[in-house]
Amino acid sequence: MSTAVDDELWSAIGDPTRRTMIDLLLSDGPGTATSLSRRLPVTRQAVSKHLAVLDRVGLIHAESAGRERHYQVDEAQLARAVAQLSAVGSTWDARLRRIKRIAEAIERNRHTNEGE
Amino acid sequence: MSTAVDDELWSAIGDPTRRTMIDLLLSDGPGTATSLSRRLPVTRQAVSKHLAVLDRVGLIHAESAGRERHYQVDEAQLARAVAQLSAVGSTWDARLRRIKRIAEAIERNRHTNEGE
DNA sequence: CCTTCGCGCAACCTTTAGTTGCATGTCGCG
DNA sequence: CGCGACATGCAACTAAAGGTTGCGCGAAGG
Repeated sequence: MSTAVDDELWSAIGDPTRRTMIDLLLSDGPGTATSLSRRLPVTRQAVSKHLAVLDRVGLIHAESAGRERHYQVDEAQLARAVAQLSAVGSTWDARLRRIKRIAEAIERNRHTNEGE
Repeated sequence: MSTAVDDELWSAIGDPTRRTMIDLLLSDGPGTATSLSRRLPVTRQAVSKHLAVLDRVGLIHAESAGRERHYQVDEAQLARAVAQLSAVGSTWDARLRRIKRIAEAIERNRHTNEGE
């Protein structure tokens, strides 16, 4: 049901700091570890580690420019990730609906049998 | 952008073992720490800790029956959680689309100005 | 009765998110 | 050119979380 690749994606996106970083990179465009750390409640080094994680799973990619290292969201990969997440959501949603249908069926049955 | 409640939900659902547990509870109905641990690659104690986490954020709730403790998914809460997840997904999706639009607009502008 | 089974608690290990401190490389300016 | 300022990377350390083993206790059941 959940593959190793899935788990990597989830753990990458599951972290609140990493999610906020993706938000920032999307809203403000490419950024560096230092620029991101200025808008986050953690140090530059922590941000740097998160960038490494996101880079490793392919959600962002870096580009060196002089002494700076600019990171940018890989749109295609992020879109793929979003699809994976919503897939799990809809699986659960479908199961919830199915359970509800079964419950209602049992309920109906109970009612019709009460008269005997 | 991400509230503390959101983060609790994400960290609850972000763990692969917990996600599988929810899957099992949905597909097989209510279960105990022992019954779940038989279908998972971890020990009963690990499962027990995860159940405690899921219980604390309200995604499942327990019911004592003799020496057993049956856990069950709280459908309403899970539905709410799924909604939260897909909300983040659509936010990113919307931003990706907006960026793409802006990029296209710039591209168009560049082309019209090239003749001057 | 006494064995078995399910559970919770405690101690411990490992990984990961976070910190501080330091060394290195690049930019810009006198 | 030389030097200060700044961005980065690397290393060591701490804290929290997922996982394990081991133990003790209460409920079921032969």
